[in-house]
Amino acid sequence: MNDIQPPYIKIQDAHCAHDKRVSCGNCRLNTICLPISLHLDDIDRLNNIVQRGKPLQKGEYLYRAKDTFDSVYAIRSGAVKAVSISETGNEQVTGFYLPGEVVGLDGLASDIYTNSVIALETSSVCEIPFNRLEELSLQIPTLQRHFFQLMSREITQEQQIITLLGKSSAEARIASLLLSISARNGRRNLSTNNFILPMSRTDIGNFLGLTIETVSRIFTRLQKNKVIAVDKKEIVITDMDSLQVIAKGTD
Amino acid sequence: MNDIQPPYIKIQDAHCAHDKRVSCGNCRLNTICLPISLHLDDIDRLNNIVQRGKPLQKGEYLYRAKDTFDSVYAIRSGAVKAVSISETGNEQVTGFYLPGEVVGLDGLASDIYTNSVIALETSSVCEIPFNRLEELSLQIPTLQRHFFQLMSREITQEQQIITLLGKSSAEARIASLLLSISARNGRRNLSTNNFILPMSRTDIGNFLGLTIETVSRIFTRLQKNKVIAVDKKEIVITDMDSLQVIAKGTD
DNA sequence: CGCTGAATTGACTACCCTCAACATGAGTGG
DNA sequence: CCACTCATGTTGAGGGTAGTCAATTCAGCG
Repeated sequence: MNDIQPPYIKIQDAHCAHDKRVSCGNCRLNTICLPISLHLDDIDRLNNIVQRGKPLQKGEYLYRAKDTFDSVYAIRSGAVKAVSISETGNEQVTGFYLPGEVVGLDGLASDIYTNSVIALETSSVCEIPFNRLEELSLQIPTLQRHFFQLMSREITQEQQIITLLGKSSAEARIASLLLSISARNGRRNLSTNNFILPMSRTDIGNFLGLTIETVSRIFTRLQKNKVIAVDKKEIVITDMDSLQVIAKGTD
Repeated sequence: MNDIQPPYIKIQDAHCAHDKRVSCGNCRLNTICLPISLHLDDIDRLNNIVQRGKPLQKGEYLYRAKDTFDSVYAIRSGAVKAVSISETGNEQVTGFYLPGEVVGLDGLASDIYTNSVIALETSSVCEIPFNRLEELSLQIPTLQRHFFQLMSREITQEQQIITLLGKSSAEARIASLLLSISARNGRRNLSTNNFILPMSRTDIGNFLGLTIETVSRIFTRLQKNKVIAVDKKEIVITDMDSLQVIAKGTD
């Protein structure tokens, strides 16, 4: 129970989450964003190329679509969303990224980012210049392997989102999103039943292909059915089993 | 006009598309699936690790979800679909892959494939053993770079699918799929207006999150509106501009 | 020739979107 | 302290799009 935060204490308020002086070697998140298998010396070499800037404030851009690509970023605290803007100007949220997760992998393909990344709350990130990472990957085979795996994981996760959007029910989509956030909190040793949503209803709706009204209605319905308790952005999962059944769909 | 096939002649029936003796150096598709920037010697080294087996028949599996990962595959002729199966047994088509495109990148993340890949018609593939590719990438920096880019392209394409599924209209989804296939045919110097759909209506519906009936209705509606002409699997785009407007959505 | 699977078309229904009104809370300035 | 605005979220009523169920057509094939 030592580092599980009650949900009303924001994660990023924990004492050292924004501390620039954290190194990869002693970062709490290194089992998530780093290869566990890296040799200690190699972790140091990676740590040396990582740049840690000042935290982003809510609403600030980490980078914008069409910016020239030069770095990937590991989220260290807070939360961000990735947004792609279609030719018609419509925004589409393509993903939410929590601490330990990496954004910017979309930029490699054509040397410019295809998404914009925006902070949902005060967030700090580790910038990893890609050409440095690329050089290092040639020298450290396990780092190359790890980076391949990181990108592959992004691919499989996006395929899960495609599967999610393919299935019809709005209730199932919301349930899946809640379970996803719950599981990702679990990986960071935070409560899986009890957390603060970092994103707005609008962002949730945009991400899941639903309107804000539908999102709101589903939340109240799930609450009526005693599956979750909602208080603004605070979520308590009161019936995990039911939520999983709903996420899988009733067909 | 020399290698553009009329649409009623199936692509894979072209004289040498299934020929095992094609090498990476003289393959028509190498500008798509290979780094154009590779040195000739390096292309040879890559060619030496590529394995070309006998063609897959329609319905045959290239690999199955949960098989151990050891190779990625470039499609040389024909077409395949990637399918992920959820815990409830529901199938979800996560993508269609045409000649020059690469499948299997989902397998790196956890050493097993997360999708199954199934031939939609007679198809031949180039198998690229991943550990050999990995070694070679350490020796040829531009190959490492290319492979990173290949994975990044997969990520951005899947984000486009997420955007597609996020927007509401069924008509827009179908229009986008047609335009996608059209553009990919264009890259291979095939007709962009005039092609055979390799997949069934069921697959299209599954991929786009629509029922087969809706897919059918949209096709007939687009035909009534003189945007396309449909004859079973043969598509003729008669009004490309309108199709693009529909794909972007009328909002 | 009948069988099977794929596709089309129609009638009806349900879910979600649209439009609208209202509630809540944060921030600002009087 | 209150009034005001603005952004965000909730709730309600009604309509439209796509799903469901069902019948029919069509092509391929033993």
